[in-house]
Amino acid sequence: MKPFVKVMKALSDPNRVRIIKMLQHKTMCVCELQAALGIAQPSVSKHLKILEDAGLVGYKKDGLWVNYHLTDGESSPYAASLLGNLRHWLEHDPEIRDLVKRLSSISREDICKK
Amino acid sequence: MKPFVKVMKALSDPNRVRIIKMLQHKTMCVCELQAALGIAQPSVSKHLKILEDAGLVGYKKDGLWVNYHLTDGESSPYAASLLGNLRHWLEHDPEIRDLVKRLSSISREDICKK
DNA sequence: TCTTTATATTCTCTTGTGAGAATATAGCTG
DNA sequence: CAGCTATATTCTCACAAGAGAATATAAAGA
Repeated sequence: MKPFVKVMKALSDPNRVRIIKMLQHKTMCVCELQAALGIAQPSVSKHLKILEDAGLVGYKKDGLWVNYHLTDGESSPYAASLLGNLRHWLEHDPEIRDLVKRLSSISREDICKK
Repeated sequence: MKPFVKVMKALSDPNRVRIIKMLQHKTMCVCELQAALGIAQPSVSKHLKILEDAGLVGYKKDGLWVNYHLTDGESSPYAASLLGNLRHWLEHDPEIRDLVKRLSSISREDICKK
């Protein structure tokens, strides 16, 4: 019960769903996600922690950057199933379309190292 | 985005998940659900409203009773998919097993008409 | 029409959750 | 090690959400 509810809760927030949809296209660091979402950096980090606890995303450190990626869902059948469904779900949502379209113009080089 | 988040939110609460798992076995009225869950009647009604808004359950009036049932999910592809998955998900959860086992001993005749 | 009963709604309280500012930490570079 | 930078953590605040008591509503029967 607990793990299932955890996955549902993780996917109950629009910003976290946006993160999932963006990570379907490329691995992203926190500052890139922050730029794409237009919210404060601590908020991004907290959302990522919730997604990680639910078994939906993982990360790899690369120097100062922390690159987040979708998991294969092996830690949770619920996560696996939902990640699979979300591959096609919301693909035609106009807001998600715009968000993804803007992704290509977001590069960490432009955002960070101020 | 909104409809998807609504379904996720609806399934983010243990009592609502319990309701779904019980309705898989039989149509139930509010007082039966209340007895099974051991929570106050207004709480049950509110949970049912949230599940209904998400397209997960429907109801039919029968005199004083209101019988709730799972929908076929036609109002939402997200609801349809989750309801399908929940047919087998949590089947082996000990708490759900106990809950379902107790179901047969709950009949509205014993509970209501006090 | 007056009661009774099952359910819905309202109200209040307590807890949970998302937000950002401030701060701490980790890892690079000089 | 000193300073810088990307990220994590802490703190506080505003608002959402779950709980039950009290009340309203709807449908049946006397």
